[in-house]
Amino acid sequence: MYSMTTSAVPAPRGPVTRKDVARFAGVSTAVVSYVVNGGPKKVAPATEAKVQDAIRRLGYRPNAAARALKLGSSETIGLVIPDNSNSFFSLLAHAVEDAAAELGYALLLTNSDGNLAKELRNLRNLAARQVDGVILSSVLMEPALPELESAEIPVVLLNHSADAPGFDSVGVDLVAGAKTAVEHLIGHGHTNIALAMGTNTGNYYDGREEGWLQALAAAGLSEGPIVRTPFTREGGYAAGKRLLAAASRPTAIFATSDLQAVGILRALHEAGLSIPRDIALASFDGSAEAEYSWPPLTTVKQPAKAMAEAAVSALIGAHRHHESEHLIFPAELQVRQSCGCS
Amino acid sequence: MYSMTTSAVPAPRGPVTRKDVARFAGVSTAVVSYVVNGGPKKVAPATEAKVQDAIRRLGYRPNAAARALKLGSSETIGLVIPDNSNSFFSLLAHAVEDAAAELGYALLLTNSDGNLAKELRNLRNLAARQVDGVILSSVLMEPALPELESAEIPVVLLNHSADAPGFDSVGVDLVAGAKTAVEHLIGHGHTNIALAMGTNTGNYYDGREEGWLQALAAAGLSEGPIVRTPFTREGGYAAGKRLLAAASRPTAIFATSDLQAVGILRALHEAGLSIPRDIALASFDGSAEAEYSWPPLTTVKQPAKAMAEAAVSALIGAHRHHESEHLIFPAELQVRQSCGCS
DNA sequence: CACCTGCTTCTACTCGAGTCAATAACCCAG
DNA sequence: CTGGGTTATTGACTCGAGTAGAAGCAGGTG
Repeated sequence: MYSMTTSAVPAPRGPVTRKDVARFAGVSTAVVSYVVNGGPKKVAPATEAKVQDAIRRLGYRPNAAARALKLGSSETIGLVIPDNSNSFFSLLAHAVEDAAAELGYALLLTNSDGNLAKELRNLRNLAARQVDGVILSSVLMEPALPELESAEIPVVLLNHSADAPGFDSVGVDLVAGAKTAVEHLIGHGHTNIALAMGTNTGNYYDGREEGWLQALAAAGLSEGPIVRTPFTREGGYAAGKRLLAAASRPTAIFATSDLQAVGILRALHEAGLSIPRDIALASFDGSAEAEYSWPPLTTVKQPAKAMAEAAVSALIGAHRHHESEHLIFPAELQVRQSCGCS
Repeated sequence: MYSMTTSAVPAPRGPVTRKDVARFAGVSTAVVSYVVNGGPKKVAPATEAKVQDAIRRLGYRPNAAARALKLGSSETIGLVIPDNSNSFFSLLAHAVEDAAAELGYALLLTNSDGNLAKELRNLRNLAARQVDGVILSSVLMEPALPELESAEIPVVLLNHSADAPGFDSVGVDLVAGAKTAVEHLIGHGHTNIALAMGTNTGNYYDGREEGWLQALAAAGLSEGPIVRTPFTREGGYAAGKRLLAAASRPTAIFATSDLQAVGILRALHEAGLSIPRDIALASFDGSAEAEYSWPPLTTVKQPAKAMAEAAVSALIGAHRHHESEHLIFPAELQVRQSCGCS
């Protein structure tokens, strides 16, 4: 008597497919699908058990590419940010990843490094990869938009506070946030408050400058010096040095990002100044780094988690709704010590 | 005379497929493929021009899902790290993204948050998504490995310095790096040097502890106090407080991560101590944050870019080579001021 | 016994692109 | 004018999974 292996030995060479499972369980491929996704048709309990067993035994994993092809959705979203190693964006990216994972979506991360060409390349690449949508935290804006329209991919602009016609966007109230911070500095008695403004590649107007102006105007103060540098530690450092060298040295500085504030802090320390006694400081973003600088930074905290969730659900949940939506979150002042408190 | 549109109007409703392009250009679908990927067969220049034109006119983008299905490769790699908002890992992630993009691969980012269950879930998810490989920067190690073997996916362990049989790995020389840093502190005359050790979920031995021990032993010094806390700012802060309260307060501290050092810095500042005069500090990682703390941290810099590139090319370039490879990069001491220099 | 109903399962087509074997078109030497 | 050899193009099959429509198989009725 020979080896009567009527039920063929598994021997799953290469990846296991639905067909292998079907053969092993003695059913058709359709049932396997039904079992795997609680499919559109019911399956008898006994059969289901057999299939589940086969799946486990063979270590079957449905092929996501095939699934994506058939369903027209990859259950993947793309994220384009300037720089994942910038602490604020890394926080945002983490929050987006969490929110996406919550809905069963994976995250394709790309960095544009503040480079327009790279940003467009990333966008094109994501479009070709059939992502179900893109969350774009752009440095440029205008030039990228037409590209997006043509790609017929849902896009949500994250960290974007100006209205972008035709696109959903999620941002914070830059004007109010900045205003609160500057008002707080004014409350400490400062009258010469500088602005360390971050520079965007695109030159759309940034609400933080407006907020600073409004707070000063409301208090009847004249404008302090403005320095424009990139949104980085290095940029802040340069800004700090320039402000120290200025004719009328300010007694307080409002920086448009925590990273810049950290750079300013360094410039101030190097000059042997005491913070907040000699110069007070407040900034914007609310990244973790701000909490652990010395002294801890008073900063306007962006609700990154909520914003990320809003962006993801606008992208996924919203099935091409009516008009484009512009969500603006309030930013809250997080008082610590760099401003003069405590 | 009526509208004699013999060549049908495009009117591409829904996504444009290869078939649409073929019809528009008056060729078969095969040629379109050949043109798109400089295919395995040549195409006459005139035909190619027609096809290129059609592609441009219709805005055709090849469907990545279909491509992935047919080719069995998604040109995507997965990255699993504990926390993308940890500055060292975000640096690493950025470097990995760059290296992958260079080779035409996209990056699927997942955070495990130091959570074993989440890490396994991410790994499974990536496997199901047909990524061509996974770069894993794990907190746990042992428990995850069997899972990976079964998933038949190429894996490279990044930021992992112990040999993992059966897996390629890329890491730094923790022992030598830590030793250099501690030796440097000893060079400044310190004899009571504490260790702020990061704790891993998995309890594999960390070379940084060994390096610290070796440096002390070589100098004939007795062991300083050890405090074990997580690899975070908060962990460092707690460690700093505990060390200050210790019976024999150390005059120098070696921290196993920049983040911990930042936390320690805060504890020291709060205690009104001067750094490095009262207590000197050196740490490990070489993240950007270390450069802008106050005082700037002397730290052992991990060559993140080189490591990321090595990991990616081990994953992509290496076509299932012979034995598993263990790359160990040297880490270089970056001298700044927290140690007592300058 | 014929027939309907309801439940389960199967067959077969589809998604979009890669690519081989076969065919068509052409050129030149004999 | 024909045969051999290029070169260009095409038809058709494939990858793995989702699912509509057909088919099988009870059990119950008239």
